Amino acid sequence: MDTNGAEVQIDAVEKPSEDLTEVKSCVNKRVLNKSYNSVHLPFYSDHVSSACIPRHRNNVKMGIRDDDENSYSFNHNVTKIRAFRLHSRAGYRRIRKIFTTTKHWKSAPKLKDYDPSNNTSLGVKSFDHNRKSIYMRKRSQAESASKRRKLFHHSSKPDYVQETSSESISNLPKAKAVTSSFINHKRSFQSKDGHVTLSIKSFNVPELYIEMPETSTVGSLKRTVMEAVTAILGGELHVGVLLQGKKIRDDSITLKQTGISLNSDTLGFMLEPSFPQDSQKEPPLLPPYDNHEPLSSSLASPIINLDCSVDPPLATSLDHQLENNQESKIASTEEIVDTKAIVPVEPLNAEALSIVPLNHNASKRSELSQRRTRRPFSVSEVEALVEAVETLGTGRWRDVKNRAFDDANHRTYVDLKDKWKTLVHTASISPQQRRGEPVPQDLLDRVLAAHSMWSPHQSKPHGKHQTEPVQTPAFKVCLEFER
DNA sequence: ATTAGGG
DNA sequence: CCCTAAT
Repeated sequence: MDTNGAEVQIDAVEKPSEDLTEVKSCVNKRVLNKSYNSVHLPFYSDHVSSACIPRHRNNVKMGIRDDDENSYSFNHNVTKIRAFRLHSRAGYRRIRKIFTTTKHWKSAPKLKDYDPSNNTSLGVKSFDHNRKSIYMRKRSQAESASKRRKLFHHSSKPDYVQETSSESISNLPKAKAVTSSFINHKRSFQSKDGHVTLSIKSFNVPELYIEMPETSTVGSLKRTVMEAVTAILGGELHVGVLLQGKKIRDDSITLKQTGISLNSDTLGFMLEPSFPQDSQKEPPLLPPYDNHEPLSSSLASPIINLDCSVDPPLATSLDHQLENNQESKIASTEEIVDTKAIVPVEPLNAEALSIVPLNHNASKRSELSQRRTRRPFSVSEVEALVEAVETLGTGRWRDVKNRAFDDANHRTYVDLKDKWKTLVHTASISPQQRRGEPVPQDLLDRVLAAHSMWSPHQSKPHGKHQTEPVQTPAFKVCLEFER
């Protein structure tokens, strides 16, 4: 292990009888079954204020680890505080900060001597080389973030952070360690006697959005971040295996068959939440991984570089119930940065202490913003929506929102309106053309029924549903003509 | 802040 | 989902 020693090695026997399940299981055991209970921030003071988190601090680092020094932990490397501003509202000033994080799994020891004064340049490097690609895009969408976020607050509860737990030690990882972990050290794991060693370089945590009162203490900030992270990693997570950017769903095929044993540097893992409720089958498809840029380098070595990424906390089908983590608005990213097998171009020009690196052209229209992570509506959500629309109509989305999605912070009335639009469309096309988790036909029937029912010409905004289920698009047309 | 629609 | 003109 080098300084970054942030690797989780996984051995998997490559026998014909073996299948991916074992690999997934290994990852689960080695990585997922950890309970993190503390967050460390390199803040000097325990009183949060804008002054404590200077704007130029693009490289604040956080470390999250569990109590077992020997177990794995990961470091949160806040590579960039994307936005940090204060604004008044409802009598108190809130601090709004958005930052991106990159997490790295690493062996716990040596998280001691952290020197906040030497982390800047290093962090900047890592940032530049690992997030650049995705940043451009993020920035372009920054504008609307703030506007969007406001909506989140609409029907949510107070944003104060509860002061509960305590601990707040400060063992920060060495900046160097964090930085170097970004570098993709190709290791020569020999593929001996049917065994293949996989090295997971790191898992990236999607972007987190945390909002809390300016008067919050660092302690509460830590807890909030902790909650945000555990919300993503804490629940039931499953491991997904990606090869060439494509998800391998068949757990029965052997590693050899998939080519994992070969020098497949395009192999990747992803953490995905489980979907207890709905999804009887496949979890409501996760965001497409189009972010897997084709790897250029053709390092032909028996090494297998794993590019692991954490999926957004698709609370999706968990519906409203799982939306408890509202305190810390988690709006993760769908695009997971790839610390990929791409050989990092070592920064020649040691921009060293470049305090505010990505500025120029970037700052222009930058700021926050990140297209919201896609949260496909679950069947139950659709049902709730239909139910509400049936009684409220198609022009009172705010009411619909309050009625059926009051606790779903990620569903704005605009979302509901849009969803209804797509539902109407979905119900109007053949089942073969529909995508995503199939919506029960009876629900679609109700959609069309409600749609026509609340159609402008339809005189009385009657109450309950009562229109006979529409069976086909043709029928709908009939109704239209029928008027 | 909401609606209503196009992108 | 996002972006916005119009309320």
